[in-house]
Amino acid sequence: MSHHQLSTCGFSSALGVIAGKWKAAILWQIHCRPLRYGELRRLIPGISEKVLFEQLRAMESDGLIQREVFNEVPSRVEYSLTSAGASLNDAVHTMAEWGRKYRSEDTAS
Amino acid sequence: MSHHQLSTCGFSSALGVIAGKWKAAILWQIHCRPLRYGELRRLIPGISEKVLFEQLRAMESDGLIQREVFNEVPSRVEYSLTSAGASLNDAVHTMAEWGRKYRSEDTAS
DNA sequence: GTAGGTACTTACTTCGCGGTAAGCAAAAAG
DNA sequence: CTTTTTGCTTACCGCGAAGTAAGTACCTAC
Repeated sequence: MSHHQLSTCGFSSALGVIAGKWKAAILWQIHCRPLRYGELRRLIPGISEKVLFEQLRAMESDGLIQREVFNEVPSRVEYSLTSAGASLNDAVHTMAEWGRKYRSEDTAS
Repeated sequence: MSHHQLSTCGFSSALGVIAGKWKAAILWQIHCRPLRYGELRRLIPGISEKVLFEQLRAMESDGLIQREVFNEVPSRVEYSLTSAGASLNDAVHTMAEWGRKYRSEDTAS
C-alpha cells in the first residue's frame, strides 16, 4: 500500500502544476526558445491576458519557468524554462504520445 | 507551427481522460488487479460514492477500463484496465516520477 | 421484523477555474 | 494633446467539477 499512495501523490504534484487549460501550451511554446509576454499571447490563440498572466506567475512560483526583466526602452520581459520545466515538458510529451495513439484515432474531437 | 499544436492537442486528449481529481488514483488501484466498486471505495479514502461512480463511467466510456458484471448471489462487478488504460498508467507513471523528483523535495504540501 | 452488505443513483449546494472587460503605467509616434 | 505598444492587474460573472446527503433495489444474517 505504501508505494501505491506515493505514486499517485507524485502524479498529483505533477497535475497540480500542469493541469490548467493552458499550461501545457505555454510550456510547449517556451521550450522552443525564451518568449515574451506578447509573443506568448500571439502564439497561443484564445488565451486571455488575465489567464496568461495568472498561469505564468503560477508556473514561475512552481519553478517551471524563469522570468527575466531587461531594462530596455520598451519594457522587455522574457520567460524561459528551468531544468524542472524542461523535464516536465518531456513527461508531458509521453502523455501526448499516448493521446495521439489512443485518442486521435477513435475520438475526433 | 504544425506539430506544435499537435503535441499539445495529444496532451489535451490525455488530460481530458485523466485530469479529474481522482481518476489517476482509480487507474493506479485497478492496474494492480481487477477491483470491485466497494474495494475501490475502501482503497481510495475520501472519494464519495457519487464521484467514484461518475469517474468509473467516464473512464469506461473513454476506453480506459472495463466493467464486468458477474451473475452471483450478492451482485458482483469488477473493473479492470483495458490496454489503453494500462498504457496510460505507464504515461502517468512518467509524470509521477517527475513529481517525486522535482516536487516532493522543495514543496512539502 | 431490523440491521448490514453490494452497487449504484439522484438532488442539491459549493467552490474554484476560466472568460469578459476594463484600468494602469511608462514610453514612443503622430 | 491622442493613439499605440508593452506588460501587466483588477473586478465581476458563469459554468462545471466535486462535495454532501439521501434514496433505491436486492440479498443475507439474526
